[in-house]
Amino acid sequence: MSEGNSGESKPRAGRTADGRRQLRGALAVAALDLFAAKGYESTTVEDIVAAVGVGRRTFFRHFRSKEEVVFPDHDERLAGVVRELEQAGESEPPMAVVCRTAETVLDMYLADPEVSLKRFELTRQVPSLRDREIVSIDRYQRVFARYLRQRFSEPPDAELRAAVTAATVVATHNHVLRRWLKSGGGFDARAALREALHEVTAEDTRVSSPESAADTGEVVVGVVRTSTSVHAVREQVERVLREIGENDSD
Amino acid sequence: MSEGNSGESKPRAGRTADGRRQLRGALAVAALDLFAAKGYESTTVEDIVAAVGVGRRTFFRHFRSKEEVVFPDHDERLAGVVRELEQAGESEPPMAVVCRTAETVLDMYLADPEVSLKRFELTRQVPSLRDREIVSIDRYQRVFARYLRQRFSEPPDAELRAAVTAATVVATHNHVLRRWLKSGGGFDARAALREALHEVTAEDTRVSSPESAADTGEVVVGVVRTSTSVHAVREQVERVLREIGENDSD
DNA sequence: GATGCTAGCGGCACTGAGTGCCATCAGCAA
DNA sequence: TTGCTGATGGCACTCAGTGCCGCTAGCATC
Repeated sequence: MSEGNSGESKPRAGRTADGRRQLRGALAVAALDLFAAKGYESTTVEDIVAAVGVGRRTFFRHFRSKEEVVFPDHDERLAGVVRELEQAGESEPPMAVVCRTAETVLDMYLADPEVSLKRFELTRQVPSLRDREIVSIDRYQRVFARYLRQRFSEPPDAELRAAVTAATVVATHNHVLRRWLKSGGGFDARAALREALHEVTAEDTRVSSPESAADTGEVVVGVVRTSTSVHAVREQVERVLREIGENDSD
Repeated sequence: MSEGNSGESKPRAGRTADGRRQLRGALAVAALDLFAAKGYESTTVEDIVAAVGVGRRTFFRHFRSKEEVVFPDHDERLAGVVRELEQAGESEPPMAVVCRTAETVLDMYLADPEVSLKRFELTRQVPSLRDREIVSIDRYQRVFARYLRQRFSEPPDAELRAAVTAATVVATHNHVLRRWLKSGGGFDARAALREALHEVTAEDTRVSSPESAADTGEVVVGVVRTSTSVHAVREQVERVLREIGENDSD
């Protein structure tokens, strides 16, 4: 395995843009193979470029760091998420947009289970890669929060609600993804995410005042402490229903 | 400022355990000063140890990395959080424990505003430090989630609920902390966090069925779609109130 | 007060990631 | 053929982090 890598003989790397992508892919594959064989820490960039047959300097022209070779398309994916959020119309409820986008992110993992599982195994064993993953997840969360902040721009709590909602959606996504990865990709994660998001976001799509709830046609959630008496609860609920009735055509 | 650091002349570093802590502190202070003056990237470990007057090797005996000198007590703090969670009794509602612990974490920042603000400025400007901060925040979230998973161990969704709840609490904490830091430490963050947690966790402590809600004495949240008619809403609410009334002493 | 033990310290050498610089060469157009 | 451009290769360099060894301050023991 010292010279002449698997399969094609590569007399010289092509200088075309397509050759560049191929080389990038070859580097990523070789890196993952070596990481799996020798371990991440014990594999030097020198080893990787030797396996592909290119110079060390070239590696860092394709990847900003040794860690990035494990997540070669994270930037691209994040950009895709930003695009999807930007292209969403004003008519669609913000929550629906974010949930849909979260499903898109999940799909990215589901699209190539083999690679996803390999990466998962690596990130579980290598602390620095785990940290890297955490950071990139946080990027998604920030993007979600930023989007929701724009869309929520009504009450003074918009920022808090956006942050919490983004955290909720991302945590739910991660939970489902993690279960899927741990199971070795053996169940319908897409459906599971959809269900979980439905369950979880039902709490968060609440609006503070019943009036705006009736206006937006969203979901209204009445919150009461059970320590208060049933009479008091009934009185509160009656008042809310009266207020809703004033704005409702029915 | 090339030799003889501020204040005490240090003829030779003491070998005692107390001297060790003093040296650690001196290194941290010198590092933060240099980072503020020259920038993080432009400051080498060599510079830091030169300012204190110790060897380069000594720095890495006190801090695992150059980044860690910015967050010298994160491990300690996390351990404190774990301890606080472990010491919480079974009688206290899990949510209350987590919220209380989140307030403890906030207090750690509020305890030394000067240092917190200095760190904030650094983490805002230096990407690698920002990443580090994100990772350490995630550690808190994981600890919270683990605790809640144990306490929630009833329904099949315990894991999801624990993850989402932890994410919610942490996001709320971060939101308040961030506002406090951005304001330069100019308002009562403790009260703000308490209020925000109250507002935010009210949604998450919901229980699925009204019966169990009445039993636990927690909070019950009724969810209705405003697209349904007011009559239907009223009917639903009346039924819930009846069910609660059967278990309520009032 | 001399002796030995231990814990930190200093320094040296080394690995390896990441960068700047420059020469080189493939590909393409004129 | 000539010139331009973009990707590469290689070299040298900085700097974080580690292993190793010798040293010494502090402390206990005799």
